[in-house]
Amino acid sequence: MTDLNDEIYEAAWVSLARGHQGVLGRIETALQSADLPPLSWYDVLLELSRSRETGVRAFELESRLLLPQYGLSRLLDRIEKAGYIERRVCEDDRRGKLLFITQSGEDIRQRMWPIYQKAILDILGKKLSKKEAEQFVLTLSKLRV
Amino acid sequence: MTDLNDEIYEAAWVSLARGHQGVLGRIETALQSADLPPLSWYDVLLELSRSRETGVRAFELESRLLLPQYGLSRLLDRIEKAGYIERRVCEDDRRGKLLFITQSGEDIRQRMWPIYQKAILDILGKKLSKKEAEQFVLTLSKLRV
DNA sequence: GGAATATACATGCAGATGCATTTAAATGTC
DNA sequence: GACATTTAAATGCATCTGCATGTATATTCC
Repeated sequence: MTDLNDEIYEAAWVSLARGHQGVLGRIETALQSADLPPLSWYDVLLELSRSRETGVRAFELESRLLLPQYGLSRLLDRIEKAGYIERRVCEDDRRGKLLFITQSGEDIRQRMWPIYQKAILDILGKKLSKKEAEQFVLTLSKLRV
Repeated sequence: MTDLNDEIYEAAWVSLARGHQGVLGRIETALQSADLPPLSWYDVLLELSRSRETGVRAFELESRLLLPQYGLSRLLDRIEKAGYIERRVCEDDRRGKLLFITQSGEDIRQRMWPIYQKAILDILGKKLSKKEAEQFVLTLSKLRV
């Protein structure tokens, strides 16, 4: 039989799922309305922008963004095709690729950010106090394995 | 320029996204390892199980599960094909369908639940106190429009 | 140094999703 | 009652994702 004590955790998961779904949907809609690429592109572009000097190895991105290997590979295909990143053979390990953001990649990233940020603030910033947000981050950090 | 005051909300969104991704991944893996259908099927089956007497209209499920109309329509295709639900023409409104769970649908739902529940408790229950989980639910409830 | 194994990334194929449109029935207007 | 509008659900098509496998290079162990 169901243990009533556990129901709060089930509720927590449902809240997490619905909350994520809702916020993500609103962010994607905002980007789309502004004729900008999807959020997944932003995540990649941001990482590459942060390491624009050195480049980033694909397998590093995989773990930072928690994407499956084939998923990242194809995401990179699309972003590269749009001209926002470059894949260069890694001279230290010729199996691998070093990823760099291009100037137009940096440009689009900078156009995406205000839309993305506004969506976040509209949803989270207006509804949660800073204290709540801090506690929220702390709680979620405990879920990391 | 970026307002440092807002960064906590950006962090909250990233936590929410990563947290969701992580937990969902583990639940789906658990179900898959047990040769059971994906979580989205469970959500549908649970709703239909709760209304097994009266059935549920498709458009109601849409809003309860936050699925797009075409997404639900095709999810129902798959679940119906597996024999777990039935779509009956709604006599009150012949445009619509009344959805019912079948016996084998109820069976599979009951086999999915312990796996699903165990995954939730393994991840959330072991990491969060009940107080934390309660606060977490409360915070997320504020995000609903 | 050579065979076996592991790692980095790409890709063929099937299945899922998003978007726009279609079909059918209900409702509203005159 | 005939016509336009709205609503419920399905579907064609392009894109995206997941899984399994392929290709190339690196590492390990004898």
